[in-house]
Amino acid sequence: MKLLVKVTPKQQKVLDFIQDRISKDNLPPTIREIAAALGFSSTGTVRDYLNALEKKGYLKRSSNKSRAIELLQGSSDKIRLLSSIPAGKPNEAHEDTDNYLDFEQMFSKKSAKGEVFALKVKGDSMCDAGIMDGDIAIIRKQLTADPGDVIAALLDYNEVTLKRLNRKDSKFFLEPANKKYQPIHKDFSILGKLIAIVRSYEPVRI
Amino acid sequence: MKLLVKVTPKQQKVLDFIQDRISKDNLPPTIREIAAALGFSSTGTVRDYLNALEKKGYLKRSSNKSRAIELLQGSSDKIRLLSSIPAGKPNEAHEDTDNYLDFEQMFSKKSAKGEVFALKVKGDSMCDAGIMDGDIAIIRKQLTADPGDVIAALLDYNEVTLKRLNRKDSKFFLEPANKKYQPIHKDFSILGKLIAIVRSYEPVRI
DNA sequence: TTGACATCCACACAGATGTGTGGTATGGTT
DNA sequence: AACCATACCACACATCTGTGTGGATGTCAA
Repeated sequence: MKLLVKVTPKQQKVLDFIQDRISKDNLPPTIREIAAALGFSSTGTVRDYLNALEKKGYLKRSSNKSRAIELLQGSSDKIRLLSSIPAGKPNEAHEDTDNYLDFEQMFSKKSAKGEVFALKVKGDSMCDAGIMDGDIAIIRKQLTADPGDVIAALLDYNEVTLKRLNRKDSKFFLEPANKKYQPIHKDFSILGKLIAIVRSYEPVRI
Repeated sequence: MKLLVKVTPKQQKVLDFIQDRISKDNLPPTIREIAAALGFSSTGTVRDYLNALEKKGYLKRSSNKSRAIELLQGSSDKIRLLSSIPAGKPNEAHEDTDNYLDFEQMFSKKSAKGEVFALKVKGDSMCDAGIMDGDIAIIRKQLTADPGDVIAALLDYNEVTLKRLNRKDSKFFLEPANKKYQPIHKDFSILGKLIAIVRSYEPVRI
């Protein structure tokens, strides 16, 4: 496990400012912007801080490129994905070859082909497929889907539901994943295809 | 619904390059970097493109700031969370007050108290709780938990399992969410608490 | 005491950078 | 024909920007 050298309180302030700027403007600050914000009258001071923070592994810089400050480690959005359950003591498993979860990669509109939106699941009609009341369904907009896909469907032009697409004799219908509910043979249109489920067990402001 | 003016193929190329650069380097390109990458010999050409794209609503720029190109709409990392199912036609619902899913906010180490890691779920022992084989369990490291919490537990110091924590007569034990399996009364230690489940229905490189 | 490190400063300089001015050419709409 | 958007170009200019040089002060461990 790579241990990070501790930062001093003043270095932390610099780090915090950079982080704020990136998350607020989507743009790292220039050296002079940092100096102005933190009350330094010399660019050399900021450079000393950036060098110290880079040496300690908190950020990465590129030479001769404006705003080329990339935050690492403690500010990473990536979460370590440890070995499977069960598969040995996970907090000691393969530190070198660790994989990381990258939610940007997984769900961002950037990587997804087509537009993506999310729906909050109401009810238990899909609970046998592991889709529970309150789950967030990530849907990619598309007008067609294959039998077997879980889709967001529009019924009667005013009700949206999440069901599995099925077909019988060249006729498509919607099938719940809960024996308590009956298949839906009404007309519907496809809004999109389920690409992921996200469930939070802690109160998050959504 | 705010409709976007269509971009021309060449404008799309510029947009794609900027998007690539941002997702690859975490840093928008300069005007001259765009020119070099797309084979333009004049900075004025790039400026014309940026002006056109800004006018059409695909990006935002700040005056006299290097690399100040912010992509809008199709490039946001945030996913729109539409109104619940069922709750009316979702693609027309409350455009102004839309909520957004922010995975950084939800799962990042930044916002979470304590360290977070992820485990891939094996088996169906928790399927009645909507936790299926192959799901990604997001776990926050902690050494204690309350009865009712789903926890990652370490058995015999070499096997990790996801179960619900329960107690009977001041004795803690692990309870599966599947009648096929029996409660586990062996000794165990708590690795962390389940804070979220993420399931992908599409092949993602993990 | 010597050295490493942290925390500041002033100033200079080359090159990067956004912007402005003024073109040319093409194609479609009115 | 007039007009507009698209798609390029060259060149100039003020300022922004990272970097280099050369300091100063204080702390703390060796």
